Amino acid sequence: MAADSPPHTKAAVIAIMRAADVLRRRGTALLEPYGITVQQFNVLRILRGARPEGLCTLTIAARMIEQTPGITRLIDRLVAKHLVARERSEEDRRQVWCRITPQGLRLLARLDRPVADLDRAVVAGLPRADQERLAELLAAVHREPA
Amino acid sequence: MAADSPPHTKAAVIAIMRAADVLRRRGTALLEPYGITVQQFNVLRILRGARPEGLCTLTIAARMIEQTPGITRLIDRLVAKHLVARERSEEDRRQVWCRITPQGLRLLARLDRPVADLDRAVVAGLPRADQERLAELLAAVHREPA
DNA sequence: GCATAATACTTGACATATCAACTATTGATG
DNA sequence: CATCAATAGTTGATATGTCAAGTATTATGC
Repeated sequence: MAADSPPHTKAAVIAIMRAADVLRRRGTALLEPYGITVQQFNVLRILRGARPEGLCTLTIAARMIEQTPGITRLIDRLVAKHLVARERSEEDRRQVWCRITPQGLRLLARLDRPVADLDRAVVAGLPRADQERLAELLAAVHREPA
Repeated sequence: MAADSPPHTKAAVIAIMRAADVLRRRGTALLEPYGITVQQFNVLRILRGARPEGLCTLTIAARMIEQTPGITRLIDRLVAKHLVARERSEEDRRQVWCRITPQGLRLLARLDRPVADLDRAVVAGLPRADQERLAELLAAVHREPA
């Protein structure tokens, strides 16, 4: 009836989506009391790692774990919360540089512990070697069309 | 500075999210010409597997790979496209039974091949044993808070 | 058997995501 | 140096997702 992929392939694909959904929902639940989303949190972490210069908008987009066409508005929301500051580059006036604010850094500092705890909890069932193996295997999932 | 999780844990978590994003975007791109989303496709597949009786709304929600609070409107859209039909149960008038239409079945039939190809392409870098191992490892990602 | 609780959705308000078109600026070419 | 293309982002329209509250119906406990 159906031109299915082999069971192990289908199982792998479904397992990836399920696991990601668990992560996304638990991450969302964790961050919700702090008033930010998972994507906003990821931007903040990227900008913390890019201090003190910061990064221009599209570079942030390129570094995101999930591709996000709506990067401008995502950052708009962080700016509205005073967690990120933006200013237009003088060298290339098309670019906009984004930096994390002290307030943004303080928020991240409060979040580091619970986020790390969540990461650990989510893969707690796996010993270290298996976690490494998992990352290796997932690296084979290719980004672009074959 | 940061109360980070161990590198292998963080790497595993990020790898899951990245891989899932690849799947989601490629799935979206594949289905877009057919006018349905990944979640709508998943509902159709669930309903194909539940013929001929169909399923009531919340049972569909429970079987979804990604949890979706907005199941009613998701199905609204499938009904609007005549891919799913709904009717209120006579036995328990709170329930609404959903069934896939012949048109929905024809759409799925056209999609089976390309979707299977995508599944295969996405994990093409992995031999069968590794795909199985991947699914096993991901099964350890737990749904509920520890 | 009547009130209360639980179930199964539904709906409205609002946040977020996505796509396409648009502006501003810079680089490349003749 | 004027023009055309490319880059970097922004904006508007629209689709979709999410949460809270509401409605209809059925089950439960006195």
